Amino acid sequence: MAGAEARFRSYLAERGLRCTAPRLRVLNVALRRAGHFEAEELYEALRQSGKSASRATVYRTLVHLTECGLIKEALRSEGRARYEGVYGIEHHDHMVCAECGRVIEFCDEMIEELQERVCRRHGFRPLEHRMAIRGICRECRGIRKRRDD
Amino acid sequence: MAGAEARFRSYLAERGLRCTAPRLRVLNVALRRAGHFEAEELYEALRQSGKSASRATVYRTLVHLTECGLIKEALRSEGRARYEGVYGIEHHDHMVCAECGRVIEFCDEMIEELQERVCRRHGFRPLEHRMAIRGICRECRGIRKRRDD
DNA sequence: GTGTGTGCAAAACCTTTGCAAAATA
DNA sequence: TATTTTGCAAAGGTTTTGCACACAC
Repeated sequence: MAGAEARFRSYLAERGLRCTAPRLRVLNVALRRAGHFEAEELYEALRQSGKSASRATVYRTLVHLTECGLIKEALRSEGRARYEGVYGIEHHDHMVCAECGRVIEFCDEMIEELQERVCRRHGFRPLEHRMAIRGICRECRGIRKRRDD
Repeated sequence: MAGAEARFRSYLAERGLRCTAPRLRVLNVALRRAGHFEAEELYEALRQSGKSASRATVYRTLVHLTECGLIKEALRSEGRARYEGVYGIEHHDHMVCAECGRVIEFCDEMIEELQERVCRRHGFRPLEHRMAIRGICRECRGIRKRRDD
């Protein structure tokens, strides 16, 4: 995770932006959440740790973190934006349980290849893709089975 | 498209909801847009056609149309929700051009199959999936090539 | 007639922005 | 010291909600 901070510092330096305590705090609290998170979550986490940053700063910093590729916007399901840390993490897609909200990450080589192929067929140059499968996870299916399935 | 209205009427009847003129107007203006649309777009279209419905009614009706499967929420790009008519339309995924915004719809049987397979492998029962590939479309690549590529 | 739906305006919600004060390089 | 960044509060845009009136059943 030290590499992530280095990357952020370079990004800031390259553009003449300043490396401030609030920005680093937002970075660190974002990195600490392994999976997905929302702006408000970071704001709350910061506030509770005593060393807070204002909401405005959180939102402004998220833009920078996205721009330098340390996080990326995930698929929005509801009204608010959700992010996902991507530093040192390889590409993957998501299954989201409609019942318990659990997120399963997976990556299927063959699907990736077929995506490339379908793009070529359309003369489309892919930059990135997002795929999410909504359904019922193993655990919730188990519970359901016993009850009413 | 008459079947769609029938489906909506059944849906309403089954739940003891009433089949009102504003609701039907929202349904019809939504069906008329072949592709994707937003709430505000429907509201404006209704207003301009003289037979309007309030914004509140548009939003409330969109919930019902989604619930009875005549439209579905598409991937949000910005802050607002976008919908897509799905009545009588088979499943498909999207390529979105990062430059011109063009949306290309496609469906790859083999990808669909592999998705099922990966779900089985995780004990996950899929309900639906969304896949979007962001990239540069043929036309924009052509223009780019001549300029700077 | 009864209870639901409508429209309006106000509220709620997430996010962005303007500005004076604070902090960085 | 010269700018940039911060935090606050206010504005912005989308969506939801409360309530009196209108309407479908």
